Amino acid sequence: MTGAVAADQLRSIIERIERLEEEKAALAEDIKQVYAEAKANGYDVKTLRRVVRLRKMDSHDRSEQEALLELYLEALGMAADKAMPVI
Amino acid sequence: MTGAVAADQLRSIIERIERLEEEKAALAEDIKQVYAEAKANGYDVKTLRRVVRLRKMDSHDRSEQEALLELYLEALGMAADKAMPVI
Amino acid sequence: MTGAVAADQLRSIIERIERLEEEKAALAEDIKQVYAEAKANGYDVKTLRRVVRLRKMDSHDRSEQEALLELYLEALGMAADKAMPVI
Amino acid sequence: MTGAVAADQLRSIIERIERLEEEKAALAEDIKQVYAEAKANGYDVKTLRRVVRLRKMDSHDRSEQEALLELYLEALGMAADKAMPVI
DNA sequence: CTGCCATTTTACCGGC
DNA sequence: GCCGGTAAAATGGCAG
Repeated sequence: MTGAVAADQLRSIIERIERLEEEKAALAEDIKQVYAEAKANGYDVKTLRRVVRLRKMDSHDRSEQEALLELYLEALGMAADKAMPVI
Repeated sequence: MTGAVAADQLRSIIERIERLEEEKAALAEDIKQVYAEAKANGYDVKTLRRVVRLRKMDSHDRSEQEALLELYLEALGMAADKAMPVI
Repeated sequence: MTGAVAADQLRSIIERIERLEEEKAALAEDIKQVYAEAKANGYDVKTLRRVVRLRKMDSHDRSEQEALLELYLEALGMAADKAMPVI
Repeated sequence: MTGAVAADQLRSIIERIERLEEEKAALAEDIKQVYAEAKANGYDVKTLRRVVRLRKMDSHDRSEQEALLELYLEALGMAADKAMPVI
């Protein structure tokens, strides 16, 4: 691997990554747009995000997290309030 | 307000702010330490953070958030899973 | 938006977001592949990541110094007058 | 840590965190006061914030360029040899 | 498995 | 009082 060859290869790697990251950033921008549009239609963005997250998470994980939270709250003498969602 | 006087005043303002922000950053660091120590003692940091947040939030807010989430989930035909805490 | 949520509209929003996030995840996967390939060619992945990060920062804060001077002038309520030693 | 949580220890952790967060919030309040006072003296708050931010960034990425060059050399798997045009 | 880094989410603050 | 954008916090992911 001579210096010149390595430099070309390095440049290629960096540029491929930067290209892909640009595309990724563009998609992130699109997603923001969808949320903004939803907000304009009266939806609550924070809750929408929670919905998306919940759909991604399986119910097993949810139950585990919730059980642990209840354990801590009980130890603190705080009633496990019904209005305490995992996400 | 001559230039020189204003410059002195500006410098003073900036420096006061930077000083306060340093102190604030130090406290943030302390908090991180406490969490790290708790983790070393076997606590789940993520859940601890949720507990702190819940204690800060009044139950009115919690209920509102939870009601909205359930509304969305029902609209999507997703059962309101018990294991879905607000935070 | 109280009462009934327009289920179809909500579902459409959620699905658009999920679709975009899938595409984004695919790109993230591609990026990982490039790094993995680079690693196979003997590059140090951590260093490559730092290079990418620095290049991004670098393109952001080009000519930061001059910007800062102008900001001082603005903060002093002065037009940017070149012949004036401010700070 | 399954089963019973040491309630006293847990409570101690939570309270330490809450105490530190109170102090942090107090500092945030102080900072706001300084900005408010500056504003009363005719300064533009937004610009002041930008000054503070730029000064922070600036102190971070001093000599970023040189760091980047060294990183390229590392990425190429070369010792930092001054007499070598890399990229 | 642990720590770090990046991303993502939340909260804040000033302006309108 | 909302909205936009900016900073802080939190979560997740990846490498070692």
